[in-house]
Amino acid sequence: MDTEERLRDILQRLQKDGHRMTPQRVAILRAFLSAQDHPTVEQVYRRVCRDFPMTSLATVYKTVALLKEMGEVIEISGDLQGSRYDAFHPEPHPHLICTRCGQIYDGEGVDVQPVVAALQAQSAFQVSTYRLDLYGVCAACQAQSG
Amino acid sequence: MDTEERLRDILQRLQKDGHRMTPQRVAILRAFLSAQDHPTVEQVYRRVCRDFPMTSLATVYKTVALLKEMGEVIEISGDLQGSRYDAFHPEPHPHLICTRCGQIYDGEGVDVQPVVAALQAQSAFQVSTYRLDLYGVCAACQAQSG
DNA sequence: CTTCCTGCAAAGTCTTTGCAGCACC
DNA sequence: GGTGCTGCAAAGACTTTGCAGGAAG
Repeated sequence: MDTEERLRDILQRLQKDGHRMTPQRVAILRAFLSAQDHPTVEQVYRRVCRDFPMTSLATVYKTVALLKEMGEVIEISGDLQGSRYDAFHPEPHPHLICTRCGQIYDGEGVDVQPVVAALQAQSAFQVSTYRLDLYGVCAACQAQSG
Repeated sequence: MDTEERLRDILQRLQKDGHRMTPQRVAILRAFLSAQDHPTVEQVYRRVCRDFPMTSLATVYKTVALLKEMGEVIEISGDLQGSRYDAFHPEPHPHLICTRCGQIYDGEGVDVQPVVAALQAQSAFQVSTYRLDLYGVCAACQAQSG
């Protein structure tokens, strides 16, 4: 499903729940859905402002809350300079966080489910989601300075 | 190594680095080292105050920073009501976070290293640490309300 | 028209910082 | 005694909230 298709789907679901479709909301949704770089709220806000200057940070926050509720965005890493969000792959998956440049990459090709399942079995927890973040230095930063 | 032994070891290392050993610091260290429940800074502060009322929150924060630097404490879950800390098992390990009662349990008996290693290999990252948090409902809360 | 949404500003939380005086070494 | 530490209070970063006016349905 591409970004525009998802956008239409989400807007439809919002309407069904009695929510409205304002230009700000659409712009914010589009910015989130198309962002592949795990942006902060601040970053989304700035992107939206480029195309649609009449938007406030508060509205972006309110929209994130909505998207989180709908499961269309996940929050990752509550660390430096604010939480970051992933609406591009809203299913839980590993992230690789570069402590040098702050960039966040998606961890791909490794199945985490077995570990999650094992922990769940061991603990009698009813696990609903997980977060796996690896911290380190990305290839680019390694090349730059050893 | 038990708590008191670790305490002595840490104090020794602090002194070697030109740091001092004040009653507050010792009390805070002891509270952190003996806490098995992943407390917040606020909780540690309250515990220290019981035995040693002349302590400020700022000092607890400063001491956490010191302990983090020394690798004697790890920060887990920057979620609701402040970061929580684990000085009892300061090596990275999975945590099971109950979204109902807020309790944090240690995930035991499952080796996460292979997954971390696989992700590291795949990504050309130089991974230094990781964080694996599972969110769900603990056994106690399940029993309580389905 | 009604209800939800927006934007502003204020408040709230958690954490950090500046600084004067005190206490460890 | 010198330097680091403490406690206070203020500042800071991020996020949430209250509210009046405006807009979607």
